Amino acid sequence: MHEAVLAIVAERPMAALTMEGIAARASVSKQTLYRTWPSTSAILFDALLARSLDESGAVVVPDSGDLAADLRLLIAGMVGELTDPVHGALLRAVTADILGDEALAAQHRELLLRPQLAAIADRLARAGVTDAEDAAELLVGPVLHRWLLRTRRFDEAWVAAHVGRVLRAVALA
Amino acid sequence: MHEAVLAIVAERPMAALTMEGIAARASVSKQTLYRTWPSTSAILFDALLARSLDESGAVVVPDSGDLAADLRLLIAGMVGELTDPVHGALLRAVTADILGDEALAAQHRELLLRPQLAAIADRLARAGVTDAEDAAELLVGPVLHRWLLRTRRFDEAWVAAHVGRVLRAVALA
Amino acid sequence: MHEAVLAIVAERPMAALTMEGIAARASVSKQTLYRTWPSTSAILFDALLARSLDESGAVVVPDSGDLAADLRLLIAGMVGELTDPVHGALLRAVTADILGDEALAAQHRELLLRPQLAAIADRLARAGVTDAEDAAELLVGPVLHRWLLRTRRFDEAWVAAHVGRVLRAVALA
Amino acid sequence: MHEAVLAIVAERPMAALTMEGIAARASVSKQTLYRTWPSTSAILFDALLARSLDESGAVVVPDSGDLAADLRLLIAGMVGELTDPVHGALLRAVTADILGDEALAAQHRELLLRPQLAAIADRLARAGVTDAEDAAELLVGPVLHRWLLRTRRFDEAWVAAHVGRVLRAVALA
DNA sequence: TTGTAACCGAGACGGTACGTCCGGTCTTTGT
DNA sequence: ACAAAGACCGGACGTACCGTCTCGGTTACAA
Repeated sequence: MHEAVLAIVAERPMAALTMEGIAARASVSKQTLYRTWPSTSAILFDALLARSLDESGAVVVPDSGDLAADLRLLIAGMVGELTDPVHGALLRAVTADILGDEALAAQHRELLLRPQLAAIADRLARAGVTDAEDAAELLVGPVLHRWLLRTRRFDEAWVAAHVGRVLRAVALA
Repeated sequence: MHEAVLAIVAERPMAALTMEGIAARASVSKQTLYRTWPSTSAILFDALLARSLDESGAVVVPDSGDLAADLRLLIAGMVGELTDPVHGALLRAVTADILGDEALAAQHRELLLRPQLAAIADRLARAGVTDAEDAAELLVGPVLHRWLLRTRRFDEAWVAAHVGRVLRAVALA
Repeated sequence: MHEAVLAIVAERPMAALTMEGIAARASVSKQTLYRTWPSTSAILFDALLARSLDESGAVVVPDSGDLAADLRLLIAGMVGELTDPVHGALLRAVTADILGDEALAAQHRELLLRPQLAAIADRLARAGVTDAEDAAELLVGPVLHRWLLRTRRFDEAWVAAHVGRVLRAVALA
Repeated sequence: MHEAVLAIVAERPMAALTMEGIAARASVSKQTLYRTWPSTSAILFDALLARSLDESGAVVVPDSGDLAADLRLLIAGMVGELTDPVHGALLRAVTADILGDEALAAQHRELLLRPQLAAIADRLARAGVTDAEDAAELLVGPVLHRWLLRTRRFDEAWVAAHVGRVLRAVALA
């Protein structure tokens, strides 16, 4: 199922993700889909969840002792995921769905976003940052902004500079 | 037309914004819509554009000399727009559309986002900030993050703290 | 379905027979109609076919031994059908469609017209008429003419006179 | 205008005759059409009328003294018109319209059909036929039947045999 | 071994919206 | 002034999916 969803999301415009299409692609009857998921959004989110809980799909927060280096690695990892054709498309699709479905948004928040942000905040707190949650937001927010609105491409220099700014903001540089 | 779109967006789930519905609400034939716009996304964006170019709908960057105060005002203004029931819903709908339509994303970028960010960057540059564009992103990104992903509510204290962090990041505090 | 078609044809102008209308009247979705028939013409013809294959709707050729009497009965039966408000309207509608659709015309010819004419020709041949097919045409043609072009009303006297003329034409009176 | 109508009728399926199409083909605005005719049927009938009143388009009843020969010529002329690609298509289209529009049918009857039948009846009466109108119907009906229902092609032998039968029917052969 | 479930694919069904076309009416524009 | 150009509302066109439903045909466990 997830495979079918990923394939469609990766190779066709978002509006082409339909129950009918997924069922056809997965050689499954529509009823089988509806038995498990109420909507394409739900399948989509499930696929993202599976991929993220999988060891290979998760972005982990490194902890080497060198905070700046760790954050650069973390952000580089995120950027890698966001720019990956398949995972990027998947994330974009889920994000779009979230905007119009508060229930889905809540799930996404609790199961994916909050743990992710908590892990980052934790790493920052361990390095002595106060207001670690706000700091985590300061770190991640601009990445989301640049990716979502496609204002500019990511590059290594920007990642380093961004991490530098964030560390200065929390008075650790 | 815009009025009809705003009404529907404000009071019904996003999926209920259809060409048929807009036509009915605006007492207009479908063909009249299709003559001007190819999709609901286009009408939606047009409505946002109209509202933003209108003097009353735009967020302007204040310039009183006191940078911190100005940024707090600016962010408070943004937050006000984002949390306004009508405008917020409109922005959410357009943002969702942008995620699945690169052409629309480009328009949004050029006509709304870039000028907005440029204005902010300009204000920062005038205060002596280098890398003003990145700084603008640092300022706006976390706001987008919090709004889009609905992680936490906005409040005045956070706005002030956030502006403080950004100013520290650009070494002006 | 047939019932809905008959009702519409009987009580409204021919142009008002639409897929949309039939679907509504039959409390059926448009797709259900399109799954079975490609056009209103096809449904119409199907309704006529059903009615004609039904024992109650068919005009049978009587065979009592008295040819003149039999033909008078036959023509009277035809006239009865053609002047019946419902069946007449149905026939008129199908005839109009036939004029613009050769495929439909062929079906009509093979399934309804030819058997009908063959039965008449058979009756005539049994009475010793040569060129029975042409004679059948001579019998039926003027009825069609008078009905289709609405030149004059039918009455019993005309039927008798007409049959007399036809029998004289084939040299049996 | 008539030219445009004839062209469309001759080269495209009947359903393709639209006000919009005629206007385009004749390089005329729709309003100009509506100023003169209320429907495509009306234009169509007008075109037929013009062509029939024109000396070249009318079928005249010959009167050489030899009734059989005259009728054979008359029927052959009719058959020629009915099988002509352009005029035949025009007649077919008008006939279809007549079936669904009593007002149009009345016009057709008064302006074209009745004079035509009267002329034939007149010729027959002059030759001593009683019930000349019914005889005219007997002559013309089977031609209509064969043409309209496309049962069989016309040929010279049939024309001669048919005329023979009709003359026998009216007791003149 | 033979029921007897549970589950599945296939796909019909009543719906809603799609994007297009045409019917008529009315307004604007140019000659 | 009059006609072309074409905007406009209404509504049918034929198509795609929606979510629900019944239908047979398996597996797989129980009697």
